[in-house]
Amino acid sequence: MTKVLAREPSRKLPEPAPVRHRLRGHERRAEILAAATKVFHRKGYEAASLQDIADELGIRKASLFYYFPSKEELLHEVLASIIARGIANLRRIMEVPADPLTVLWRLIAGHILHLCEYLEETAVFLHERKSIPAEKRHTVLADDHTYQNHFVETIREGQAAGLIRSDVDAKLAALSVLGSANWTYTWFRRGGSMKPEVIGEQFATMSVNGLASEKALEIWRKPSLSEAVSPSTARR
Amino acid sequence: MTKVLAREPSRKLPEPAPVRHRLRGHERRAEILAAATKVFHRKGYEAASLQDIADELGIRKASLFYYFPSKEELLHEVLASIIARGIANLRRIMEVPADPLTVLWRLIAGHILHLCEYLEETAVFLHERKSIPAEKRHTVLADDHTYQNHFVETIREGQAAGLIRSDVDAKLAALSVLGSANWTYTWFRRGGSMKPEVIGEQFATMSVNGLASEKALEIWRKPSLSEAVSPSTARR
DNA sequence: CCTACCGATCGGTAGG
DNA sequence: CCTACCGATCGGTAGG
Repeated sequence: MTKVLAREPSRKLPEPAPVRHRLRGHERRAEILAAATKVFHRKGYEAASLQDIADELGIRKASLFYYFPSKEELLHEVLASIIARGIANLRRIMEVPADPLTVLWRLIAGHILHLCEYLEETAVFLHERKSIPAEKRHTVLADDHTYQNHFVETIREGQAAGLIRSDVDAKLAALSVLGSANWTYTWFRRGGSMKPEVIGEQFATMSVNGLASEKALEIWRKPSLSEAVSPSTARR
Repeated sequence: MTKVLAREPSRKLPEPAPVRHRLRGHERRAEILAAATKVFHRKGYEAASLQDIADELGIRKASLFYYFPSKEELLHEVLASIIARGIANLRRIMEVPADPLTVLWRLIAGHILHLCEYLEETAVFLHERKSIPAEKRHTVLADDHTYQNHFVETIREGQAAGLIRSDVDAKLAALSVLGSANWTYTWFRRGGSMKPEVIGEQFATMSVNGLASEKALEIWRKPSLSEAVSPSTARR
């Protein structure tokens, strides 16, 4: 109704209804990204077609190109968005002061809670990271490196403090810890018998026990999940 | 030369040169599977085309259908072959008697050595397992289950012997251990600075330390890589 | 957001 | 193993 008052109909618009689009466009963009995430997760990036995504939304395939220039760009935005969220999650955890072993425990548990909450996005990230071509890959891989570095540095600090065995390679240890946590995307199911909190707690404890020095094993006690890692602090 | 003596040339063969094919066919099949593994690994199953595989071999795409009925079957054989090899590897390791903690250590180290030796095959297996449609998936997933069960059972035995903490869930522990080891396929590079032996030894040690009970931490000493896990015992 | 369309490529078949 | 070919679908464009 308002649109009748807003302006007279013009025969040929040079651009499609700009005012209506500019406002709704962002919502539609978000909806398209959500649909793309879903389809990429279900079928894999390569097997997913733009037609699948359009069907998910009840629009025409060609309409997607009004919002995104290419399928690759769609993937890129999904990846860039979830890794940014992940980094923010880690930073929030590291803001709370604690000894390196406790920080590491929280990073692992927080990583897993985040993964389970954003399962589709994270699965697409971990599974399709390499499908994105060279140019756009740089920023995403740099962010990924930043993410992993938080684990490596925390492990190094643990070694400096004598809390983590000095005979392990910090990078290798981070890859082990992250691998065990990341792998969760391959088997975790929402509503299944394994609760994210249980997985996070057990995985973090196993990893920390695997790295702790003898001295640390005597004095260190595992923290509780609710401090600093609670999913409610990671609300959208 | 022998083929001139073997039979006269016939104008129109009802089937393509049967004798020559039956012998060479198995070699060609193996070559095609090797090429498919390479291409699936490089581009991913969905992005890989039969044309890519044919190009790798210098033959025509249509010729592939003389040996394999479909692209899916190609994938299926790659997957079935590597998981069978993996199970054989685990069985070989478990033949050598030892306490459950030592067996677990060897399973992990042996798993990683195997993964690094058959990197392309294993990467395709771990990355594309789900790309294979329902019918053919059953046997492969059953084998996968068998594989994982060796880890779960060994952990349960460790718990029964008081060597592994009783407060961990054996399945969850196996998923953690296997995740850390499997993840290697995403970052390991042949000829890189990380040697398979070092990765295997460190990962196995970290995982076992992460699960060992206090009692076990006092008495258990990690085995050497050469006993029972040596890659030379896993020759093709 | 739509209709209409395109060139390229896909897995696969016929027939030898 | 090859030539010749096919229907379907792909990502993407023109133009509104």
